[in-house]
Formats: sequence, C-alpha cells, structure tokens
Amino acid sequence: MARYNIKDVAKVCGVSISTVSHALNDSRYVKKETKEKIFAIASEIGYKPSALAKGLRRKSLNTIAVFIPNIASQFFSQILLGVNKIANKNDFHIIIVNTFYNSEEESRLIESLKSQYVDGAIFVSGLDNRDCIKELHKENFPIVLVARKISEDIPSVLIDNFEAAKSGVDYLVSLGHKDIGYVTFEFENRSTVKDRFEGYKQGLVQNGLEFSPEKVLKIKQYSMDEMGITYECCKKFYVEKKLPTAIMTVTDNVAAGVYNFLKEKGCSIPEDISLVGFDNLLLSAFLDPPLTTIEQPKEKMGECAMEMIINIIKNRHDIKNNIVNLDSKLIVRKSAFKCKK
Amino acid sequence: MARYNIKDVAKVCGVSISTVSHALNDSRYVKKETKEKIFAIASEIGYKPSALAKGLRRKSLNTIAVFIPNIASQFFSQILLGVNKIANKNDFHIIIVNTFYNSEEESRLIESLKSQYVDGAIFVSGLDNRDCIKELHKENFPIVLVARKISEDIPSVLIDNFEAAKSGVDYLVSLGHKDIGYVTFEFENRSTVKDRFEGYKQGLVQNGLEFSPEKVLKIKQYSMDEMGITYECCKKFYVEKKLPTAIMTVTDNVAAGVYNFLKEKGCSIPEDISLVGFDNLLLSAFLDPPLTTIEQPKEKMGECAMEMIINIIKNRHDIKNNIVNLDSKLIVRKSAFKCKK
DNA sequence: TTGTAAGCGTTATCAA
DNA sequence: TTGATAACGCTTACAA
Repeated sequence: MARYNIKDVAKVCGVSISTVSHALNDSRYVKKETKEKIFAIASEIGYKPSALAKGLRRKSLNTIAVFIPNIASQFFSQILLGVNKIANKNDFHIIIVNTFYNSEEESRLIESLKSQYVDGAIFVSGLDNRDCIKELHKENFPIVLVARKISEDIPSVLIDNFEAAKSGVDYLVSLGHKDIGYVTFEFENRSTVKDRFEGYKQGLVQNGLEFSPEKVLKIKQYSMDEMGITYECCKKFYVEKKLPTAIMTVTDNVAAGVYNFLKEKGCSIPEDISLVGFDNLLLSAFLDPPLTTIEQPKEKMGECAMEMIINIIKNRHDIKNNIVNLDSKLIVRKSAFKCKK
Repeated sequence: MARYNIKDVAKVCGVSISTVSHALNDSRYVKKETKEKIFAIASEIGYKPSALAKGLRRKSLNTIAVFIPNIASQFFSQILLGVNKIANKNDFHIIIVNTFYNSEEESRLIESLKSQYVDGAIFVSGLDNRDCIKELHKENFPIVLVARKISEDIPSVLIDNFEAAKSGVDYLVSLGHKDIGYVTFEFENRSTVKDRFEGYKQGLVQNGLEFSPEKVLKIKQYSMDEMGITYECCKKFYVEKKLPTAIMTVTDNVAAGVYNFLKEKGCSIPEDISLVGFDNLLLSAFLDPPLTTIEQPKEKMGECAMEMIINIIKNRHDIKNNIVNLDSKLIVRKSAFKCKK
C-alpha cells in the first residue's frame, strides 16, 4: 500500500499543495480547469488524504466513543446498529468501549479516552451516580446518554419508562388480573429500572389495586446471564409463595428466566399465569408462547443519540432539547390472557 | 478540556521535549531523578500524549477495522466480544464496519479504509470471492479472516465445519435415525456453509445411508431475519413432502424457524421429529425444548483473530500458521431423541 | 546524560 | 487566482 500524499498530487498537477487542499475541500475558489485536473489526477493515482494528519491539524478525527455494558447483548447491539447507521452517513467512526457494568472499568476507560482522539462519547445504560461523566459534561466534552439518566442538563435519549410500565399494568388489568407480580433488577442508581418499577406501582394504584412489596422480586444483577439468575432467584423467591395470576418483568431476558421457572413447575403460560416483558428483544418472539412485551425503539434510540452528538459537536445543538423521549408501545403476543379467577 | 502537550511538560520540568518523550516512552536512558520528576509532573497536570500526533508520526494508531455482516446478530457480537477483549489488553482500538452481507458496500468500505488510519482489518464471515480482499492481502496489508475462507495463504480462524456437521449426523444415526433432512443457506461463495453441507452428506454415506438432494432445503438468504425466512421456506418446501425423522440445520436461527413451522403443524419435538442446530447461539437454550446443537467457540475465535493480527502487525507472524482450526463440539440438549420408527 | 531540529500529512494564515 | 509557510503534537536521528 504505497500511499501518495498531497505533495505528490501537487507535483503532478504543477500547483502548490494549498491549491490541492483547497480544491479537494472546496474551501476557497480554485479555477475550474485547475480543480478538474486536481480531481482527475487525485483519483487516477488513488490519492486518499490521511485522516490522521487531517485529524491532527483539525483536532478532530470524527470519531465517537460508545460506552456500552455488553456488545453481545441484544438490546445494546440493536442500539449500536442505529448509532452506526447515522455515523456512517455522516462520515463518523465509532469505537466501542465495553464496560460490563463495571464502574471502575468505565472510569478507567473514560480516563484513557482523554488521551485519545475522540470527539465525543455516547454512554448507553449503566449506573446513574457517575461523577466522572458529570465532570466530562462540565468540561464541555460532548456526551449523550442513552437509556440512562444522570441529570436533566445532560443530553439523553430515553423512553418514558414510567408510562410504559404503567401501560403494561393497564393491559393486564383490562384482562381481569388483580394479582400482579413484578420481577426487576435492583435499582439503586438505575433510574430507568426504577422508573419502570414506579410505573408498575402507580399502575396498580390507579387501577384501584393495592401495591404489595411482597409481590416484587428484586434481582441482584451480578452476572450477564440475566435469564439464568432470574431462574435461580425465582426458585428461591416463590418457594412457598402463592404465584400471582400475572407477572410483569423489567426486561424480556428476565421474562425468559421466569418462563423456564414456570415451565419446570408445570405452570402453563398464559393459561395459569400471564406474563408481560419489556424491551421487545428478538428472543421474545422465539419464546413459547411468544411474549407480550413493551417495545423500546432500540435502533431509533441509537440513531437519535448519534444525531444529537453530531449536532453538539458541530455546535448546532438546541440547548432546550436536552432530554429526548421516544415512543414505546405494547406489543401484544400470546403470553398474557384473560384472568380465569 | 484544556489539554496540555509535551511542550508544557518540558517547560515545567525544565528539560527538552525529547527528554520528556524518551522518559515517558522509556526509549533511551534518562537520569533517574529527571525521569521521576517528569512522571510526577505529567501525572500532576494530567498530561496525556495525543494519540493522534503519535499516530501521525508512527504511521499507526493501533486501530483495527472489523468487518462484520451485522453487529446485532448473536453470532457476530459474540465474536466481537473476543476481538474486543484482546484489543483492550493490547491497547488497540477497533472500529466496526457493518456490511449487511452486501459485497458492494464491503468494497466501498474497504476503499474508504485506505484513507483511514487503521493498521489492519478483520473480516468476519461474508462471501468467498472477494478480489478486493485478496488484493489487500497482496499489498501486504494485515488481514485476518474469521469464519470465512478465501484462500489458503490468507490467515483465517475457523472451525472444521465439515467434521462438525458430520459429527451431528453421527449423533442422529446413533439415536436410530435413518431419514435425516438438512436445512441450509445457499452456499455459492460460502465455503463455511458448504463445508457443513458436505459434512452432512459424508456423514450419511459413512453411516451407510443414502444422500438424497430432495431432503435438502436450500434457503436464499435475502434478509437478516433468518428465522422468518426459514419459516416461510419450510411452509413451501414441506407442503406435500413427508417429513424426515430428523433435521439438521446450518445454524440455530434456522432451527428456530423450523421449530415455529413444526409447532404450527402440530409436530412435537423431539417426539415426532428430532432437530440438531449449529453455532450454539444463546437462543438455542431458550427454545422449547432446548436445542441440541454444535458449539462454535465464538468468543475464542474473536480472541484468536485479534491475537493473530497483532502478531502480523508486529511482524511476529509465524507464516506456517495461516489457518487456525479451533475445536467445536456437540452440545446435547433436548431436541433430539431416539427414533421411534 | 541531554538538547536541537527534521519530519509525519494536513489545514489555514498571510501575502502576492 | 494562487503560493509559502507555520502549525498541529509527537518521535527520533544526530549532535553535544
């Protein structure tokens, strides 16, 4: 890969390098014929400007760091798809930083980011109380959060988790359910998870039902195998508890864990118990029966975040529009049914 | 983010910038006290060398491009996990290029890669007949292939797809099956897919069974929804054909499509028909019944590829070790059972 | 043991 | 309408 540089082009064209640069970048007037010649020769010898040199000079490489708990998770990789799409369209690159929900690792990586060439960062999910992210924002480093909320003034892309969860309860109530359980992750420092829980609670209350903490299973998320830990926790939690007639879960993977537990126990879904998930992960359609769930527009969230950060970088940011709430909706499949009791 | 540069450090330390550079990089002897002072001050003011400037000078940014058909697919994102792990460990970054199995897009992106700052590329899956990849290799640009084979001299990380598929047939035969169907993607230009098919064929023959093309359903992969297209194709293919007693599939997503088809038809798995998948995707454990499948060590393949490419870049490449075959193994779950007939 | 200065490939200022 | 040249922040050959 012998590479040509701008000097080579200039020499062949018989002009100065600044003319070449200006012609190629359209950054000042260049006589038509000169310009044409420059373009012709550049393409002929296959000249590609060095993004590196350009980056050094412009102090920007059009690259965004994307912090994500786990690339290999459906939810996150769908978001990445959207991020990637918009990045491509705008000639941006992304580098992916996998944090595995590890805050120390996240901090370390943010630190190393500073030596890097990134123009901004997108943080997907993760914990709320991250001073280092606030700091980044204070230092005017462009950041956007996705499915995570740290403070009102940091740009974030979300859905209204509270309303979405409430709509799930409404749906179950409309099917006649009065005894509705909830399975969630622990939510200190996770406002998205907490908002869903509050939506569940409020949904009960607004429908004239009583909220009872005993009906809530809180799972400590110590591993990436969300289905597996859910299954284990269910075994302990429901050991001598009566099962409710319906269960809502904080995410589809958790619902899948509940499926496994219920099937093993000989309960059939939805005859004996109804289930509603959250996120509409691909697997929810594979489950048997297919899971009724609440859609989160993952790809769109990624697109939106990338668009926002590009706007911020290019100083086109509309400061009033910090928090963007996208629409979610209930996807009715076959895991929830009329309550028989 | 006011950033300090090497000059600032030099000034504060009262030494020249070359001393600072050498001290920090350990690239020539620097008096102990001087060195200590440089480190102290650098860390105090939070100096981070600009990766960009370093990259321009060294003509390398320690960045690898990873070409992948679809980040949002289980199989690929698991590979990425491994790639990412080793990259992190070695202070490499990756930029991800999503091709959606589109060869033209791939070519275009390879082209744009040349203007970029990447030190090498990993190509995951995709078609075989890619001259532009061969060309890249001829130009001595470091590349490694994963789950894809273009020619013997291009470094590749694979499993032995032929043997793996054969072992699946052996297993089904050991359960008493004599009528074994196969569902695959079309495999012009996809040697990995073809090898599996050949393994299936050879497995039949070696077990004294006859291979019959009518038992093979070939799916044209025009969409990313592998489950959906499989379901549709099954409906057409088996419309008036007798179902075999067992079916092997080219990947678990295809098996999931077959599940849907069979369940709708009222066939139960494994009582009426046995199924064996391929890849051991996460979803295979979620299926009902859990799918017996052939494991492909996805994360390890990613790790291996990244290690190889780093070796190539650092000229530590052992030229004899171009094609690496990792181990695969049969994961027995509950979708295959003794043949009743 | 350390400093000077060239050079990586651009962009952008100033001058013509 | 265009050209010289400094500068981006670093590494490294050469000199001291």
